[in-house]
Parts: sequence; C-alpha cells; structure tokens
Amino acid sequence: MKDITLKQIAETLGISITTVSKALKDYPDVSSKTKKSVLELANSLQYTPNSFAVNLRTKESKTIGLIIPEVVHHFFSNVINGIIEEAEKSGYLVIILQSNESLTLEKKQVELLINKRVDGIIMSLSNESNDDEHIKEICNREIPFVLFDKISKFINCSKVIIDDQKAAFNATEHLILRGCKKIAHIRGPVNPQNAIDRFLGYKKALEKYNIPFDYNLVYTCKNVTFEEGKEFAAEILKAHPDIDGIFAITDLVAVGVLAFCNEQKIDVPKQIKVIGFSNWFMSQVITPKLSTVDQPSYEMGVQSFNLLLEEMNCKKELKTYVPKTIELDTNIIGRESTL
Amino acid sequence: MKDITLKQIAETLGISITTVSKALKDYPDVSSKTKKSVLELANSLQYTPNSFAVNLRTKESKTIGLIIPEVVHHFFSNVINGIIEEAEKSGYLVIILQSNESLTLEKKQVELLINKRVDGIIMSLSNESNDDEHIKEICNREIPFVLFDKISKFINCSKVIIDDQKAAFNATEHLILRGCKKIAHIRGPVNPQNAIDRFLGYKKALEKYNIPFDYNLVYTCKNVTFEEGKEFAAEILKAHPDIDGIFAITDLVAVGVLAFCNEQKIDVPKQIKVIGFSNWFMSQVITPKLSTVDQPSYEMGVQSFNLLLEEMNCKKELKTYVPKTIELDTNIIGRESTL
DNA sequence: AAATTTATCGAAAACGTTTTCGATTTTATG
DNA sequence: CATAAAATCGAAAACGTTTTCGATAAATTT
Repeated sequence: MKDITLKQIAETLGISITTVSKALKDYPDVSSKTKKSVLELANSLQYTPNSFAVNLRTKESKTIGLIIPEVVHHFFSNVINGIIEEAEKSGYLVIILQSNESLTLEKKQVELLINKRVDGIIMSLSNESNDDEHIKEICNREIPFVLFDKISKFINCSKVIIDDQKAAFNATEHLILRGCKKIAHIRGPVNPQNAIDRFLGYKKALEKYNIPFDYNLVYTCKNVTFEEGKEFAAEILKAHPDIDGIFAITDLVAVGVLAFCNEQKIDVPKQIKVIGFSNWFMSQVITPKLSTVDQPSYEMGVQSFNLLLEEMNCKKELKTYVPKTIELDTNIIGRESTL
Repeated sequence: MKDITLKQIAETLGISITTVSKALKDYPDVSSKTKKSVLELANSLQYTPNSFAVNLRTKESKTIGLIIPEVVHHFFSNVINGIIEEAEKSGYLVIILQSNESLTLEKKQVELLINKRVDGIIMSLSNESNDDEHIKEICNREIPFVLFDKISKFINCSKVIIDDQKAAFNATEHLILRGCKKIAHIRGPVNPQNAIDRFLGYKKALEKYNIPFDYNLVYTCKNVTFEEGKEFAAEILKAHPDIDGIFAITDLVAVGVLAFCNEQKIDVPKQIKVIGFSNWFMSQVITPKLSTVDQPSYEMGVQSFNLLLEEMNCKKELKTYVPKTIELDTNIIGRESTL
C-alpha cells in the first residue's frame, strides 16, 4: 500500500533511478527498449511522481492563490469559476482565500500564500486596502500577480477591469433617457477605485444632460448590502420625495431599494426608476425585473488567469514581464425597473 | 532577493543547520543564548521555511481538496465559505475543483487531488456518480475523506448531512396544513440520495394525511435549473389545473415556478402555494417571498472540515479512524408563497 | 579528583525527484 | 582494423528541511 517511487521501479528493473526518470520524461538518451519496459511497469504500478519532491526540485507547485473579498457573492463566484476552469486547462490548481473586506485579514492571506510559495497570485482588493506593504511584498518577491475588478492605480501589475466610469455613465444615461430628472446614486465605499469611477460616471452623465449635480443625492454604502439598499431607499425618499431615479453601485443594493419600494407600495418604474450593476441572477426574477449593467464576470476570471500564466511563463524563462491591462466590455440590460 | 534558507542563517552565525532548525522549533537541546540569536537573525531576514522542503520531509502539505458540483450556487458557495474559514483556523488551505455534475470530470478532479497529495478530500457527489472506482481509490489510499450533502450510502466514510426525508416531509406537511389537497413535486435527478430522500419525504407526508399519491404529479429535473422550474410549472398547470401546491427540490426551481405564475397572473399563494428548499438569498426578495427549508450550509462546511481534521489527525498518529455521520437540523421558513 | 549526569551541539541520513556530466558501449566512418 | 561519432547509461549533486543519534563540554555527584 506504500507509494511507488522511481527507486522501486529502478530496482525491480535493475537499472538506475536516473534512467527511469528520463524514460518517463521521454529523454532522447534512453533506448526505446528500456523506455518501453519502464513505461509498462510504471503504468501497472500506477506510479505517479511525488509532487512534493517535484515541487522542491523544480521550485514550482503548479498552484496559484486567489484572494477575494467574499466567496458568497454572485460576481465573485463567477470569477472563481472562470479562474478555476481556465487554470485547470494549464494544469494549475487554485487555492482560494477571503479577505472579508478587511485589510488585516487580507494581509494575513497574502502572507499565507507567499509562505505557501504559490506560483502566482490573483486578487481583488478589499474595500480597506490600497497599495499597502503586503502588496509591495508580492511585487518585491517577484511573484506573478494580477489584480481584477477592485484594483489600485498605484500598483504596477497586470489588471483585468471594466471601464466602470463608462458603464456607470451608460447606466445613468439610461435613466435620463427614460425621463428621469432627479437621480440619486447609492455609491460604494470611499476607497475602492470602482466605486469612485462609478460615481464619476454618474456625475458625468448628469453633466452631459445638464442636470445639476447635488451631493445630497449621493449616499455612500459601508458594507454594500441588501439592508443598506433598503435603508438608503427610505432615507432618499424621505429627504427627496420628488426623486425619480436611483442608480445603485450593485444589484444587491438595488434589490434592497426595490424591496423597500414594494413594501411601501411605491411604483417602480412609474414613480421611480431603478438600475443596478453586475447583473446578478436574482435581478431577472425579482418583481419588477431589475435593469442593470452586465459585467463579464466569468470572462474576467479567464482573462485574469491567462495574464497570470503569461507572467509565470515569462518568469520561468527569466524574461522581464511588462504588465498589461485588459479592459472588458459591459452593456446595459434594460428591464422592467426602468421601463 | 534570493530565498533565505537555514543554511544561510547557519553560516552567518557559524553554527550548524541542525541547530538553527532546532532553535526555530524551540527544541530543548539548544541553549537559550543560541536560540535568541537564531530567532533574531531569522526575523530580521524574514526567514520562512521552504514549504516544498517541509512537505517532502513531513509528507504533508497542510492542504485539502474540495470537489463540488458547481461554485456558482448559493448553497455550495456557503459551504465553501465554511470550509475555507474553518480550515484556516487549523492552518489548512483549500484547493477547490468543480465536477459540473459530470462523472468523468469528477473522476479527473479526484485524480488531480490524489496526485497533488492533498492531506484530505471533502466532496459532494455529482448527480451522475455513485460509489465508483475513483471513490474507492480515495479509500484504498487511505486519504482522509468526508462527503457532505450529496452522499452515497454505499461509501464508508464520514458524512455531514441533513435529514432530507424529514425536511421534505415537513415542507410537504407545511403545504397540507395550509390547505393544499393536491400537491405536485418537482424532484431532483434520479441518482442523488438527497433527491430520493426528499421525494420519499413528500410521499410520506401525503400518506400521513391520507392524500392519494399520484405518480403523475411527480416531475423529475435533469439539470435543476430556473428554466426547468418554469417549464414544469407550465406542464403541471396544463395537465392538472386543479393543483394547489408545489414542492420543489430547491429554491432555484421554485423561483422558476413563481416566475411562471407571475407571468401567467396565477395567484400565489391563493391558487397555488409553493415551497422550495435550501433558503437561497433571492427567496426572501422575490415576490411573493418564497417559503422554504432552511439548510445550515455554512455549518455543513464547518462540520465537514472538522470531521476531516479529526481523521487527518488520527492518521498522523497511526490510529484507525471510525467514520462518523453528522446530521444537522433544518427548519421550515414560512413566507408569502404559502400564506 | 574521579565518576556520573546533564546540557549543548553537529554529522549524516532521509524525503523523491531532476539534471549535469562523465563513462561506457555500440555503430558508423575512413 | 583503427578511429571517430553516436547511442545509452548511471553516479552524484542538488533542492531545503527534519530528526536520530552520537560526540563533546559543562555541571553535578560521589
């Protein structure tokens, strides 16, 4: 029941470990005769190389690390899906860790992955983090590194993003073109670049259509939850009863808004039109169906891994790698909530 | 920029590698003086042991594998969350793979994890699989192994489950107690134990309340999707217009039923009452809010890892381990769809 | 002061693989 | 047949750690 090793194969065949190893890897300096006998014995014994030894020798583990704010999240679980499947095609496995939107936890997770000596790291920043020490550590150690979605401008690494500003502009314009004159924005936390960009997109759309921008109409989420959506909807409608449009940072929050409106018998889309972001699954089954911005989450995962792979391969060949940024397209999905 | 090793610390301090290693692990046969100097130098150089070497030497990697049907799934992503967080407490990292409900893919993923030499495997079976060769292989190799949710009776390993039959009984009874006389069941695929058990629970509840069981009222999902929910709802209402209750294998399907009813202006709960299973997030935001069975998904993850940990620790001490089965409680959440 | 115990250290083997490089044998060439 | 070239093999080092066991030095006991 013990593990089969090269040594055992070598001994039963009366040849050296070296030759067995070479035979299995199809080296040219092994005769086809011995190759055949080695292959046969290895197969019949179900030999598989000890990955621990291979890792030590080759200094790579064919494993990458992925740190995201949270697994239970429609967008991120789709990204995970893309990364896992794309990684598997190239023989890489994926270790997943969560930061729970906490900077200290994120630091710990990075440290874990560094100590684990993963071949590369893919990450989406927590709301609390910028270009902190732990990120610099990744770069200093020259660990292949890709950021997606929640990135920081100040980190020099490969990135996979969408044009949040443009997408938010389009979402806001979508409301305006459907007649909204007074639009509130429930934005994300202060730090994350995508929250900033979406806010800026909202502002730009107002400008283009000569709608005065009013800071009082901007509400800032702390945790970006369903509950916050409900609470802000209440606040907004109390303070500004004449509001006729709401653009929320993400569908979860927008669904909170809809829930509040349903409870209060506020007619969506007649009295208020609502648009979200990210196209969560539930948005198409809620009443009224929620308009939103479709974000290619699975594709982001795929592209993120491919960038990482490029960098990992470059590193192996000791070439210098120039970080790339891939920007993926989004598009507006108009549904009942903005009809 | 190169990695710090024990050798380097030993050389700069003029002592042996052995002593450095022992000092770092607080062995009793190292003087406190040398311990201190080693610790200090190691800290200032930011020494971290090469995990590849440690793995090879100790024959463990502090890594476990997790195979689930799909990541993008409310229930499973919650389980993942529980496993990852619980594992981290004990210093374990988690590699996640998906079977996509395919037996061949599941086999491949198992093989990957075995070759990776993970310390243990947690798994939820795909719809296609039973106690096949690849599962036996895990047991033969004596790799600590835990099944959760979608299990097979024929595999002798630790399991974390709910009493699906009882839960389904309660769900069906919930419909009956609210006046339903003719209840359809949209069940899961033929293979999985939990689909079978939920069906049996449904049947038992009918029996208890003397409602004749009719095979024509049972519809079998192939892929357990939202679309199937919609399609079956149409079929059911066409074939049996007098139906007044539907129990669906999972919320996603039940939400499909609700979507169809909304489109066709069929009054839920007046004309038909609907109950799902698993308490997906969207069930509380859809109109009408969906009644369902709450399933402790996060807790299942936690318990699964803890069972695995027990078995891994047993194995280290060369003790024999007797598999355990943990059964977690569920409870009915009554909402608008069965009011 | 001799004998014994205790404290402190390091040599070396082991984990299993990969790869370099030299040695040997076989084949081809003049 | 001698020599050069090609084919085939294996010894050994290396990857970095852990741990056993023996050696030495210091402290304690007689």
